[in-house]
Amino acid sequence: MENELCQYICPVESTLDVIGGKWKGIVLYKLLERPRRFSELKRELPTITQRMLTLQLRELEEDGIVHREIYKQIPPKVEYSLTDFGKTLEPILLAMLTWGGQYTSQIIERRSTRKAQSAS
Amino acid sequence: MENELCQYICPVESTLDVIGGKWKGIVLYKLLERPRRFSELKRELPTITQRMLTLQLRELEEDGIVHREIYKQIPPKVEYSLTDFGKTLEPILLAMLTWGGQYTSQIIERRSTRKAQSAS
DNA sequence: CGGCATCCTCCGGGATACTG
DNA sequence: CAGTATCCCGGAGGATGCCG
Repeated sequence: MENELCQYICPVESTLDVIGGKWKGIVLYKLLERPRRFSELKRELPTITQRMLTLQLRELEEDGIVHREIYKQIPPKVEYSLTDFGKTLEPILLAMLTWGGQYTSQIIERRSTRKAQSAS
Repeated sequence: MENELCQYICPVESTLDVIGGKWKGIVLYKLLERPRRFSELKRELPTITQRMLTLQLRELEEDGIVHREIYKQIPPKVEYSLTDFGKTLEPILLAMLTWGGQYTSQIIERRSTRKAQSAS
């Protein structure tokens, strides 16, 4: 993130800069299904910290990918959703979803066997 | 990278884990066009360090995405190319390429104006 | 040419505590 | 509930130098 004056060498780079944050993939995937409250996301991403979830959402918001709707009430309620701009990422997210679905196990196995080898 | 026993929450996550390295996007994009020598990649990615290029290529190699062909000769020549497995990433890379091509300028402008605001 | 090895810096990101 | 504010550590990643 934060490339300021850095010119991108190719478009793939800038795309990854937008969606490549550590938790952005999962967050976007969840928001692709439907809008979610902060606490929902937090619950569905058991290992993320509150702080990181906030930070990642802020970055997505600043890039215009995510909309933050605040309901003035007690207790507070904040709902996150994809903007129209954010929805233009859908083909990419679906492509990643498909690929991951097909090959994740392969990647995991390959990495674990490699690890086993290096231990021998 | 390096998730060992960490279970992925969703497939998008694992996909990003494979292609989400800082330089992997550009490297894959270049290799999608055609195989390249190490020095070619280095030249086309002016800001990457030799060390990082090596590391990123090694990770892609260990994940079975990239093939490393060594030509025994003096001076040495090493050529990198996408494996068949690596080529399964093509739809994702093309989707990212398309998106980036359409919206990169928008992202850059948005980020720069945000920066200008925060300076006021 | 295409690498490792080393050293060192910086900041991503976790833990914890406090607030409207 | 949905955040900020601090503190702090590990590891990503840069610079440099040597090697087959």
